[in-house]
Amino acid sequence: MPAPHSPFPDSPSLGSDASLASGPVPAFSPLYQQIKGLILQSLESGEWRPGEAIPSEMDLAARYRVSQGTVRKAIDELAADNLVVRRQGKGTFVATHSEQQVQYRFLKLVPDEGNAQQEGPAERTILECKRLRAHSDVARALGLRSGEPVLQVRRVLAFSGKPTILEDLWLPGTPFKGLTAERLRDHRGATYALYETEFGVRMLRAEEQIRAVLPDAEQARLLGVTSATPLLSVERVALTYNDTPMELRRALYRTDTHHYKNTLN
Amino acid sequence: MPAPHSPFPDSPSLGSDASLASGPVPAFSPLYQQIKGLILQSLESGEWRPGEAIPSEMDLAARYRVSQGTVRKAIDELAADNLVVRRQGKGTFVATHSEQQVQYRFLKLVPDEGNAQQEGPAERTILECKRLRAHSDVARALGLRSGEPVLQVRRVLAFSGKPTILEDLWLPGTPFKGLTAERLRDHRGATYALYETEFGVRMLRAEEQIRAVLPDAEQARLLGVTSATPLLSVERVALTYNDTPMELRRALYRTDTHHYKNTLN
DNA sequence: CAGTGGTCTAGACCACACT
DNA sequence: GTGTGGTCTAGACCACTGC
Repeated sequence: MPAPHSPFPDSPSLGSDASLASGPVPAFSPLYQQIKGLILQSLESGEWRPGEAIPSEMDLAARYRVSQGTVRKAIDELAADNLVVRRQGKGTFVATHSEQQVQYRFLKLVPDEGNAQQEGPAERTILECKRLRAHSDVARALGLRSGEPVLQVRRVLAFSGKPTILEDLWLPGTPFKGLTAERLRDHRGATYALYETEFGVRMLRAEEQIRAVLPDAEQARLLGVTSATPLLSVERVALTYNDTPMELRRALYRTDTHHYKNTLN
Repeated sequence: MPAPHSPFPDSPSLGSDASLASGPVPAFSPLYQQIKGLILQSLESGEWRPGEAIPSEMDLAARYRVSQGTVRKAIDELAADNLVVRRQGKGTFVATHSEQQVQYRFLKLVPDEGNAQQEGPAERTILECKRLRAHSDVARALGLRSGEPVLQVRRVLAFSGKPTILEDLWLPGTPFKGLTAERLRDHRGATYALYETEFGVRMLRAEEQIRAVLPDAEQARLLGVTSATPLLSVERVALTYNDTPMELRRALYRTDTHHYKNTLN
């Protein structure tokens, strides 16, 4: 039982860091949370790439000088957050958007009848892909200053030949330097998988705000509906490590053959 | 180490019940899952009422003849499912809708500015409350047969005096016998709390299907908008134990000052 | 077979709430 | 202080995967 609450008894790097001396908060943090933080750092730094296995629980326990049970609890939370995936008998793997199973992890629009599998993949048409300077609302959502360079993409997703989603994407210019309409067009699979493999940006979480709206004339034309057709407006901010926003997405969903499905717990 | 994988070594009531002999599936179920099932049964049977404390981990461990750690893992899952709430130093309590904190656990509509707390509680107006026979669509959603008695309630929720939600509720007639407009009107707090205290029906989970629609003339009038105003159509099925549907709710949300907020993980 | 994650146990100690 | 949940450990064994 060496060093409770500190994986490095000989080193001052960790421990119950209540040295801020700012209030009555003891800032107690359990050991497994500290281990979780260390593993998180390794994930963020790219020590293990998406799809790869991370070291076994025993190895990590040895590395951090804690028991396997403590590492287990840390990994349990990372798995609950969908940052890693456990596979019994094989190991624990860095989660990725490049898998058939979780292809559309963040897309909650499903067909009214049947399921997304039988419907097949969306047919994508990129309409626009241009570099511009962020307006204030886009800048705020992405945590940038107004005028900083951003990439804007407009595209239509169709299911069974029927245009169903019209979306505009805004990406911060710097991390996504080199993204072109061609690369988007040629890429198979989820867009977030492309971000991962080509730009090293892992999307971990997203926040959506949903409203009902009427499309303007151009939006209606692109979706093949009249401007009197009510549509779902879905504004999504996708976040990477440290809840840093890395994509703003404003989409219009047709809901005549599909619906947005949500489960409340 | 008595009786691994069976809390009752002397009784045949539990154990690895692979006696179905239907396929190559061994139907192995870990001990803590079996304990979870037993606790679930006690919750469902009402052995402990909403808001009350369940026995301590040590007591439950003694009752089921397993270690505290196994009970802990079972309760951990129940807490993750929001069936119970853990409070350090006090105990573990049966979750309830009758709490200020989780007052609107299933309502994802939030004001565009500020938060639901400063906005204050919704002002409810019951427009209708009548007994009728289930149409096929309502019957299907509630797991009833067409023609079985159901209760229908129509009401408007207003925030800061502004009508924002128009909803129709359908409830199976038998479990909710005795529900009247008066009881609904007089009740303070969440409607699901009333179901809990007055009818012993605990809502654990819900599934929502969201679309964009235009209201008909009456719906528009009740919400104080024109029939050209797009609205969010939210159809919710609320489920109790064993995923039994106990309420169907069809609501229209105004999204000019509010939005439906969702977090994706 | 060895290696991985998954389960179960027993015991010690910590943090928190109430009395 | 007593009792509760929360953390940490060490060791044993089980279930699954792939060599």
